[in-house]
Amino acid sequence: MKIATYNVNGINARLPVLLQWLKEAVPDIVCLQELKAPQERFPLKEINDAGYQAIWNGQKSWNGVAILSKDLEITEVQRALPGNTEDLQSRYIEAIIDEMVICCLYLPNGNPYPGPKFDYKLDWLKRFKRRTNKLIKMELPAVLIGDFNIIPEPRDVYKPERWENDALFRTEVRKVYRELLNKGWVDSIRTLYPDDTVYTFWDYLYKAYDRNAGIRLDHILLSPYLHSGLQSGGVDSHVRGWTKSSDHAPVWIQLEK
Amino acid sequence: MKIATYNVNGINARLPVLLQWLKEAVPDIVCLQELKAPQERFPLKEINDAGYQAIWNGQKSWNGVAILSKDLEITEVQRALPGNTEDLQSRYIEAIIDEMVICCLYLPNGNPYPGPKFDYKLDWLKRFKRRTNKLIKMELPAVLIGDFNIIPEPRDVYKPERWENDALFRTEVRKVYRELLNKGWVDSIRTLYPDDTVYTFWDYLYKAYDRNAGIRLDHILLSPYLHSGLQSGGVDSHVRGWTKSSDHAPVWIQLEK
DNA sequence: GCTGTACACG
DNA sequence: CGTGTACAGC
Repeated sequence: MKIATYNVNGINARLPVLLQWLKEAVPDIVCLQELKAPQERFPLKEINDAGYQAIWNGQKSWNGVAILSKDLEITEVQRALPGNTEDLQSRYIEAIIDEMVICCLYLPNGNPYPGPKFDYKLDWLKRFKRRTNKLIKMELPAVLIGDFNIIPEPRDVYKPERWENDALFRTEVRKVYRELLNKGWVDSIRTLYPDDTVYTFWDYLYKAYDRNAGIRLDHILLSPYLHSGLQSGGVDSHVRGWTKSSDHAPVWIQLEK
Repeated sequence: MKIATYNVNGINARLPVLLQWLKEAVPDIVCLQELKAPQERFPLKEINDAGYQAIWNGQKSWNGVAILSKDLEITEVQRALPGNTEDLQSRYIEAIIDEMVICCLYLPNGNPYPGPKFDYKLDWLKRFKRRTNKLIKMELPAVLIGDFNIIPEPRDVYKPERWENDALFRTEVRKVYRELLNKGWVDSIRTLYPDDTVYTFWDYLYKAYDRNAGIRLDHILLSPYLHSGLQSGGVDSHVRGWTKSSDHAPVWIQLEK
């Protein structure tokens, strides 16, 4: 079972690249972020033609998340992060696939720090922690997957000293990430590559990809009950080098039961 | 000597198609319209690399005309239509190439009719007539070439009855076109194809190209002294079917001295 | 830089 | 529909 996440930065602009990558990587489950399309402009036909079913939570201009599945049935269970009915941003969708809870998320960026956007990120994280604690308590096999907009550690950014006051690297958000791990969630890519530099995002500006000036933002966290099934994983960083690519690269794991 | 005109509708957006067509058609002289680029954003390097020299009259957002030459020297003689120093629209450039006067023009569209834009078109035509009469009197070998935004006759539009009040087909502008012919200018494409339907433009909307719902707007008029040299000519209408094509197709003639 | 938005023009 | 413009967000 191959599970992947890809922040596409505009699903319609990214469609050729996305379809090419799907054909090459053949994931069983894919979580997408930053669709940047309203519900009715999700390219369902093309996704279906590529062999995938999909559920999605669209939004005009910004955000938007989707879960794709090749063969296994998708049962949607949440299309918003519980705890704030006034939050209208499409950043969360949760489904059961093959008896696993798949939590696809696009965490707020939170810049500039300090400010209301950073406060919104902290509030979102608080609600997210509540949801993930619940999943742990229910002892469900679950995957937290997507663009966390959190750089977990200094080694996950090419120049940590420049990022001290960036919302992606602020101590407050890294603390929440550590708390998730302390609760038993497993950072699958870091577990597979304990000593390597791993990036999942390279800015469009200043030839960041050519200079490998990257950061690690996209994560796949496994509930304790799934940890033993983790076989392999990686970042398809070559996709970042394709023409008309997203600024993120796809991240994937192989999971056996 | 192959002379061509092509309304590119944005030279930077059209660059791959333009270069492909240049490679395939190998014209000696090319007149371009609707560059839609300021003077400093003309892609001279790419044009040079394709084997062409160029002079151009750019403008931010709108209009813009250029003359390209493969081997023959270009001597610019006008970069505006004389007669109105307050006209700031880049719609005319004139050069001597191989002892011929090449008048590259992008006539105002003139819609909606009636209105100030139509009046501007009529004023532009008045000044154009003065310029062309002068060329006739000087007995110079000259070519009036470009996007005239004039449908000369009913058979030059797929549904003439729908175009009666369109500025491209109004009697006032067709009258001026006829006056040019009466002065001795030769409509080379119509002369070569006296009985055929010939279109040079198909709207992007409503699949106009697929339905062949076209109009003839782009013309190559020869001064009397060049008429006898006219060998052949045509519309490269297949180019209109390429992906990312202009809404106009290139038009060309073969001229021998 | 590369998304998306909205608008003007044809 | 497909150019161009300007702007916001990241």
